[in-house]
Parts: sequence; structure tokens; C-alpha cells
Amino acid sequence: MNRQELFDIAENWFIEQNWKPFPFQKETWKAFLQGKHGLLNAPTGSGKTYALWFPIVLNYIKQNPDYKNKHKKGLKAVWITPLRALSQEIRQSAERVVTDLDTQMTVGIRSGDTSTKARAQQKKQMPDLLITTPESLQLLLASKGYDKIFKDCTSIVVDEWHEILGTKRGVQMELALSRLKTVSKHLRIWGISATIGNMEQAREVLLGPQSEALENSVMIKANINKKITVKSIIPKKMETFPWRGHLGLHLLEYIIPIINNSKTTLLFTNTRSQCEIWFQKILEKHPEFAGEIAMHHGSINKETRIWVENAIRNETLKAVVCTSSLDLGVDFAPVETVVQIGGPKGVARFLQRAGRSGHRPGKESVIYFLPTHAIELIEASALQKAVKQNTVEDRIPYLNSYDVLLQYLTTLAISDGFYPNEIFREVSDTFCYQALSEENWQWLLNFLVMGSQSLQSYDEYKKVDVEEDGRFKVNNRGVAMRHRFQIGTIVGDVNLTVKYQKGGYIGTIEEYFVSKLNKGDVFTFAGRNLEFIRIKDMQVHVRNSKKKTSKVSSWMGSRLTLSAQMSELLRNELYSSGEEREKQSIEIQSLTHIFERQRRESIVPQPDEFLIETFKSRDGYHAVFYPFEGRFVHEAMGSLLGYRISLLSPITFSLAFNDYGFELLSDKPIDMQEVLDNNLFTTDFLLDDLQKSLNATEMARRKFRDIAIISGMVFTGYPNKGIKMKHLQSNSQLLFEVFRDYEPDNLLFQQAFTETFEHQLEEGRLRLSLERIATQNIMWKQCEKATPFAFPLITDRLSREKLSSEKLEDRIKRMAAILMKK
DNA sequence: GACCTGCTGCGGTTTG
Repeated sequence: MNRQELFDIAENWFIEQNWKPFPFQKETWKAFLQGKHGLLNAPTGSGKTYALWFPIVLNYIKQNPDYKNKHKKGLKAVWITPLRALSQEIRQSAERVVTDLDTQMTVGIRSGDTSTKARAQQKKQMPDLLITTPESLQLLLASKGYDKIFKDCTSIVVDEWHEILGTKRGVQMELALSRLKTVSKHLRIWGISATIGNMEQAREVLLGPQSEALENSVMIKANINKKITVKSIIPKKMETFPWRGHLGLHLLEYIIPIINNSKTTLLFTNTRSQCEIWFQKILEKHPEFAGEIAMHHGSINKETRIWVENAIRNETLKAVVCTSSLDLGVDFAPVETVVQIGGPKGVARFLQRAGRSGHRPGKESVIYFLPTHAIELIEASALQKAVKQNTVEDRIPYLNSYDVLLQYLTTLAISDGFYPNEIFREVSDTFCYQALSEENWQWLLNFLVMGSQSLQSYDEYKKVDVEEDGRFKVNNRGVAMRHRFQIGTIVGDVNLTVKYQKGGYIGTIEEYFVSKLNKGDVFTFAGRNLEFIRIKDMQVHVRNSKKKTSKVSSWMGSRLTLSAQMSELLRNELYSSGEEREKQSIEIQSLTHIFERQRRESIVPQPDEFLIETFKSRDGYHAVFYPFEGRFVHEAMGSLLGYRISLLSPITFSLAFNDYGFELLSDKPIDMQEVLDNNLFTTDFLLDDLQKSLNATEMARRKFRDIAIISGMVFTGYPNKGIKMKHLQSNSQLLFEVFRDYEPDNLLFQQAFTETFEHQLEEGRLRLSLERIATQNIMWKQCEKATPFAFPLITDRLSREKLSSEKLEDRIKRMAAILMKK
């Protein structure tokens, strides 16, 4: 069958379905059938699965003209999804293509949800088309004879590539692909990605920089312009609208008509506790919604979440309060309206959420933005622009993640073993390890065989043997077993399960929250009021309570920072406040009185200006700086500046920071003129000063915990045996200290610092923003008291507390105490 | 003078 004939089949199929073939699908089939690799830039709900299942099956037909009589069994294509929950839908589209084209191909899913028995069965006879996760793919690479499984695999599709690109799961994917390129001789690699800023780089990471695959590849853009309408909720009485805060409850009544006027509404909150509070408050103020609204976040029991998802689909719910747990996942056609409560911190996240509504081709997406404090209205205005200009963030790929590489090498060593030369070539073709030196490679190999220099006398770190023919192989079954348990790069927090005494799981909660509770205390979780009874076997036993309570479960998640794009948009909106009123957005207009007050007491900076405010209060001498660069950069810049000032004359500061700026507070006045004269914002010796200024070691220590687990140095325990937090924490800490004292050139130890600077403190952005400040005029204003801009910062006691090592130790002690009790 | 903080995701024998 030639290509044209195949093409006709496909086209007819589309006509029969009464679907209009989108040009991008034809384009994809064409490129695929020509043997090209590619990256398909298409949003969810655009028929992207058909765009690839089709050519995959057509290609099989092409290679087996007699396919109806003689079906050739064996794995032909692998579809990678980062979310197990998406597998079913992907399977359905595959099955439809397979049956409609009248082949006998089989479709299967392999993930953590697949039973052990089914997995074993599956390995004996692989389905033709397999849907799986990055982790399960690695587990396949960890089994003997994996090369035979993948020998005739012709295609691998990485779905939602933008989601995993900037994560260690992405690195894991790069490594798997580097192996499969060799094992599967006729492999086509395709990625599917939503629009991101660095689309070209996304392709490079997927296929390998300077690789043959990249040369023989295409980028296909679906160009489906979705109409998105953003509506900001602007309080009628701005005068009483708070300057700070994050819950946004004072605007609760504004969303009631929105919920009433729409079939189904999703309310996105930024944190799980915020989600709990909003759910509770809506019901409290509007009991008529009882049974019609629900809640969804990552700590709620899975069954409940699935129930909620289905209820959305069946249109039995009016509204769901949720966190980003509903960002991705099953498409909810009935969702008409989306509300974002509080700043989404990034444009992509906002668009993603907007796209959850109006999920039908040609339908408009509507998203309401509910600000939680005054300055967030500037963000609202910025988001309006962002949507118009189609701005989106980059996803920055990881570089040199030695921990993931060590895990991967161990994976290969427990299956068939590997020859270093062959694997080195493959690995150094990936984006992540393109700069991997021969010397570091040797270090890693040595680490596998000997443990590191300082761990040589401990046998548990000697995992891999070198065979006579030079093959690296794990021969210890215990090592192999434990490694399989621990494949993956997601290191979760240790949580306790919350359940009723007579059974019935409600969800998970952090130990630190429970540690604050006493027997009989009532707290809100998963929308219920629960009475705390006891902790037993890592479980929190509770019973329902009618008592009122103000204790709402909270979790210590990672903190979101304003993205670089959002920051820039925000600054631009701020500058626009100086323009004529007609040119301003309604959000900026609504802030007029705040801007006026800010101008009265200080200034609103213009593009060429950098604002510093100083004033004195009961608490001491305040110096507030406004780079508008997001909290991470401010944390770094604040400590950097504090350190540099203290070099001029001894002085101690406490630091506070938020997304808009940072504050140095001291009991002595700062000689600001001296600060300005000494050019303290310079990028010279940046890294060095940063190291000295903040507790980089403490931050790195926290990063190291993940690295130690991913690289396999610390074992997280057997399934269902309960994880001993104490051990986990202390083991990785112990290793960290050993390396710090005896082996500072250890690559994993160093990686902890690299990750701290690049990912936590965003050194690159810090540098850029310092350079920007260098070109601006410094506007130093000596104020009487806190200005509207300064107010949120100086009252932010929470961010002022810098994490100290004592805190961590306290935490471990508490944990140990709990473990001892049981 | 305004203030209830901190997301998501996966995996859990193999081999004879």
C-alpha cells in the first residue's frame, strides 16, 4: 500500500466521522509516514491523540500489507503520559483507530494501577500499542531482555511534553529515549506539547541536541486559536479593600452570581488550605449549595477525587473548589466557567486553567480573576495583556542531574547490565548530559561500584559489579529489588493518613500539622469537621464533630514565585499607572487612590527608576526595595545586599520578602548613601557573595534529601511498611555532612548546591535583574511611614522567619517522639 | 489600617 492509499483511508475515516480534518493532523500523518520525528504543538481537546494514533497504525498497515490475515504480534508503539488518569481516554482513542481500520492490534495500559499479575502476563505478550508512564517505562528497562520487547517498536509518543520537560521526570524520559534509539532500530520519536516559550528547545531536548533525529524532524503547530475572555472582579468599594492578604474572602459574594449563572464552575485556589476555607465559607454563607458543591485537592482521598471528577462530568455539581490538582487530567466538557482566586503567578498556569472551561472546539473559555489584595489588581491587568499577547513561560530543562543518571545506570545494571562505552555515547547525546565530561563519567561509574571515596568501607553502597567482559551488572537480588521499588524522580513528603476509627480513608495530612493537635481538638479537613483522637501506625484517627473550629489543615508545600514573564508584565502595568487615565486598564484605574497615596508619600517608579524607601517605626529602621521580580529572586537579592552592607559596617538585619520586593529591617539606621556610593548591586563576585550571605548550606541540605533518594543512596522503605521519616531525614543528613567534611568534590553533594542556586534562588534571573537595576536611576525616598507598597511587606511576619537548622532539628525530634509513642 | 498561607505528579519483584 502506498502512502497516498493510506492517506485516503485516513481521510475517508474522518469524513465518515463527520469530522473536519484539521490541517495539522494531515501534516502530522505526512511527516510521520515519511519517517520523520517531530514535536506537535497542540492543545488538549484538539484531536491530538488521533493525529498520532492514526499514522502509527497506518504505518503498521503499510509494513504489513497482509495485516488482515497475518497479524504480527509484539510492541509497536509506546505512548507516554505523565498522568495515569489520562490513560483510559488515550486507550479509547487508540482502540477506535485500531478497530475502525480493521486491524487486530491490541491496546494495553501499564502503570502503577495495573495489577502485579496483569503486569507479569503483559510482559509475556506485550500489546501492540502500550500506554504507560515515564516511571513504568523505566521499570520495563529494569527487566531482563528489555531489548527484545522494544526491538520492533516503531514509535514512541511523549504526551504533555511541556509538563515534564522542566522536571527530573523529563530527564528520565531523555535517558529512556537515548537507550531506545539504539534498541529500537526503526524508532520515530514524537512529542506533544502545549505552547511554551521555548518550543524549539523543547524539540531539542526531546530528540537530542545535534542528533540525527533532530535533523530529521519537524515542528507542527496546530494553530488553534482559542478565544479566552478574562474578567477581573473589581470590588465596588476599593477604599475598604485590603492592601495585603491572600484568601480573598471579602469578595465571596461576587462569585455567587457567577456560580448561579453557569452550569458548572471550577474555582481554582493557590493552596490546599485556601481551598478548604473557601469551600467551608461558601457553604456557611450559602447553605443552599449543600450537596451541589465539592472540593478537590491533592491530599484528599483518591476515591473522593474520582467521585468529584465524575460528578463534574455528569453535571451533578454546580461548583468545585480546587487546587492545581484539576489543572490537567480528564477533560470536563460541561465546565462553563473558571474562577481564579488569587494571583496565578504565571501566565501559562492561568491559561491552562482558563482552558478548563468551554472545552469544545470553537467554544469560548471564560475565566474570572478574583484578587485577594489591592496589588493583585495590577496582576489582573497584566494577565489581561498576557492573554492578548499570547505570552507564555519557558520550561527550563535540567542540566547534569547526576542523581537521575545514577538511578538510570543502576536500572540498566539490574536488567541486562551495560557496557560503559556504549552508554556513555548515548547519554552524552542527550540535552541534559551534553556537557558530561569523561572524568565525571568515570566518577559516576566508580560510585556505582565502590560507593564514593568516603563511603568505600560500607558495602551497602557497592551495588554494581564489573564482569570479566567489562559489563556493569547488579548480581545481588536484594539490591535489584530495592532499586525497583524506588524507581522514579518524584520524592513525596511524608504524610500521615487520616481515617475514621472504623475505617474509611479521608486523605493525608502532614505530621507537622497533626503535632499541633491535642486529643479532642477539632479541625477542618476535606470539608468536614473532625475530632482528633490519636495517632497510630502513621495513621491519624478521627471522628466527625459538630463543634465549630478555626483550625484548618495546612500543608507545607513549595512556594510559588512570580514567573519572569509575569514579573515583566507586572512592571509594565505598574508603569502604565502614570499614563493618562483613558489609556489605563480598568484594573489600574480602580487602584487610583492607592497610587495617589503612594505618590503622596513616595513615588510609583517608572521604567528607568528603581525605588528604595526608608522609614522608621516602632520595630526599627526599615529599608524597602522594589525589583518586582518574584519572591525567590528577592530572597537572594535581599540576603546578598544585607551581606554586602554588613561588610561596610557591622549591622544585622532581618529580611522579609514577597513577590514585589524585599525589606531589610535593623535596629540601626542604614547609611543608604553609602550603599549607593559603593555600588552594592554589582554582579561582580555574585556567586561568592551569595554563598556567604545566605544559608546556602541549609538550602542545599534540603535539596540533597531528594538527590540522595533519587540516586539510590537512601532507601525509602518497602511498600506498605510505613516510611520512617526519622531515618530518611537523618540518613540523608548524615551523608550530606560526611561529604561536606570529607569529600566536598562529590558530584551529588555539588549538585545540591547547583540546584539551590539555579532552581531555588534563580541565579540567572537574579543576575539579569541586578543588571537591569544597574541601568536604572535609583530613587531613594525617605518616608514618614510605610507606604501602600511597603505595607504588605513589613507586616509579613511569616516570610521574615528565616529557616534555621534548629527548626529542622526540632521537626525531627517531634517526629521521633511520635514514632516512639506507638 | 487592613494579616487565617504555600501546587502537582509516580512507583511498589524478578526469574527460573
